[in-house]
Amino acid sequence: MVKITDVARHAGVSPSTVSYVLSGKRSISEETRHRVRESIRELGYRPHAGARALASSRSNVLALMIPLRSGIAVPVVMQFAVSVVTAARRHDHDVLLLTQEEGEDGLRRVADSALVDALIVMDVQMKDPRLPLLRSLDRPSVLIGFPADADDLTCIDLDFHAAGAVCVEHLAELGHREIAMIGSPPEVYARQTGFAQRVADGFTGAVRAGGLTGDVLPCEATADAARALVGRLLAERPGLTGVLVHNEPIVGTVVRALRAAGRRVPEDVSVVAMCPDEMAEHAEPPLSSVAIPADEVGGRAVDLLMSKLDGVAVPAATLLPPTLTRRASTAPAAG
Amino acid sequence: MVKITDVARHAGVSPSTVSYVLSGKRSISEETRHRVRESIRELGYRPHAGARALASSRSNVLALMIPLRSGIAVPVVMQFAVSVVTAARRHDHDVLLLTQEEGEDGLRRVADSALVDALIVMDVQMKDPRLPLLRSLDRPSVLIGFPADADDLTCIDLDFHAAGAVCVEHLAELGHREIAMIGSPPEVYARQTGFAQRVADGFTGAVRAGGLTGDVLPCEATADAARALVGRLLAERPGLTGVLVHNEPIVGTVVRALRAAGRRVPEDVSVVAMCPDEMAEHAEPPLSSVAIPADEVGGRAVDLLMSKLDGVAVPAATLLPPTLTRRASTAPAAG
DNA sequence: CCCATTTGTCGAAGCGCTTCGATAACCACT
DNA sequence: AGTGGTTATCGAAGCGCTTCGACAAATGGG
Repeated sequence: MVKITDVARHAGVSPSTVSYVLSGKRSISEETRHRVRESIRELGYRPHAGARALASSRSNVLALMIPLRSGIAVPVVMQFAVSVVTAARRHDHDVLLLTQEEGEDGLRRVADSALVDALIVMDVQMKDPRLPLLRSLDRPSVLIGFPADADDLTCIDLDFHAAGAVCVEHLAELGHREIAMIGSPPEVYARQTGFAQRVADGFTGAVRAGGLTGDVLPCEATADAARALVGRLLAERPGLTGVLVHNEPIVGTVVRALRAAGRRVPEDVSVVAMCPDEMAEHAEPPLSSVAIPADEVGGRAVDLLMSKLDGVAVPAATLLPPTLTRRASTAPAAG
Repeated sequence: MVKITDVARHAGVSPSTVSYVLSGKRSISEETRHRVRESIRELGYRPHAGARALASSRSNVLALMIPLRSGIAVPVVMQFAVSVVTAARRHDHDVLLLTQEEGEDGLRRVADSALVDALIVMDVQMKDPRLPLLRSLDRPSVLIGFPADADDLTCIDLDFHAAGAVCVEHLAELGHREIAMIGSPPEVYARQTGFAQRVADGFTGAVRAGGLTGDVLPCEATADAARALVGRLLAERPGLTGVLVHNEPIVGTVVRALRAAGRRVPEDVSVVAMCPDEMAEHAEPPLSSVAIPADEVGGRAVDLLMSKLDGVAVPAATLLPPTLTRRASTAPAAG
């Protein structure tokens, strides 16, 4: 394995000079810099990550803790993970993957052993047991999601409250007066996963503000449950003409159940979904939807972390505005 | 940050003794060991990962490169990742996440910088550009998937050939004589992604061996394409009574298209799928299926890597036998 | 009871890098 | 010519751990 002294000898400089060429922390003459770079290339030199971490107390690795629980849509998690990795690489960092299962001990382990410089935590609960730990850690962290008490913590997420409201407003603009929201499974609300509740609140608030009628119905993520709920809904609310679905796995089923019940989509009932764009595009009909901008959230989370590592102050809360994409599942209310 | 000398002082021993207590590489008296452990606990000592890596030339980190391409089912990838992380933790290792996008350079980077001790690569193509690199690296690796030329490489995967055959045999046992396989999108075959081709080969071989008729039809992963294909299939092959679907996103659509065309499932047409169990269970009707045992593959991949790191020889190829789970989508052929 | 092991512990070297003075050379003003 | 300030480079210390050889004490076989 070729090391920094080999490069130094080959280039006729001292090891420290090579180090400074690499880090740019001191000025090096154009000529020397070039010569050192050539030597690095020729010898195929790669700094030893451990040695570097030891000497600089920077590992250039971020930890990402991902959820693996029911009610969390897997493709969305994956999208986050990929966007975090991609963004981290842009900043010359790598990503260590932790599962929620590892919990607080896992976070403490990688932080205290200096395996990672900073942490990103997904799927934050309202009262998340990891919060005290993250506060006490001497390394920066960013939460994807908002807990009840976010003091001293940096959080980022889609503005779910606004997202719920935007969907209602879209339906209201189209003239729908009687609507409903088919939500996530009951356990997701019970767990106080912030985002689910926030969508519901946004929905309810906008319904009230717009003088509409409509309420929130949690639903298990199974086809049976979805069909049953749609059946009940249509029976109890004959005047219903708009539905918001916030439950990825069953969006397709809901539309099909509406059709099976003789309601055309979008002619009789407009449907708007909160789900990944890809899913909305491939549905039949393509669904008007608000997507979670996973790429942007992941990228921004990394940017925030980098700023914190550089000692730059960052906003405590970042809420990304929702974007509703109109597709073929929503239309003006009849009459 | 408390370090090994602090622990040593606290326990009244030398730093090397603390190190040996931690690693178990030399015998330490019961009493000393206990005392040292107590000190570690009291002081909350965590060895510095970088220092450890530098001194021992072991980082205790594995690299996992995941695919992010069309035609690869995201939930399956996620399952692999989680199982690899979980298995790695059992061996006291962590996992660094790389995306396919990083390619050979990414692998070389983390390997040469000693950031990781070993590598796991997913979604291996028949002629994968990463193979020469992996062969030349001085660190062990395991491929999830089988390339055309696997010499000198350690591979593991579900036995897709057998999986295709098992599905045919299941249908044959039920008395079906005229069957078809709805496969992955054309580009997946074009890319020579081994597993897709192997399922098709296993299917074809078993069809021939069983004296059945049946062929393989690639299909885009969209509802439209699936419906069109089912329509064509039923028109051209009126005697068709069995279908194997190897294309996760459209399994549901295929069943619905069959029903829409007046064929009951399973009474008129039996359907068997290759997809995650969860998907098969939640389908309507629950589908007889062969799942990719992602947990086992991931776990075994890590075990193989650990053996290689310990200098223990391992089999070059590990093929896991497929398991077909009978559910409600297959039934004996009428008559 | 002596020599040969084995067992338990220590000290020191060294892993490969970064970083902190120090120094020398150069420049631009007085 | 002397002062002060850059710019470019070097040498040495040190990051926190593992590991190797040395050694003292305990053990056992003849």
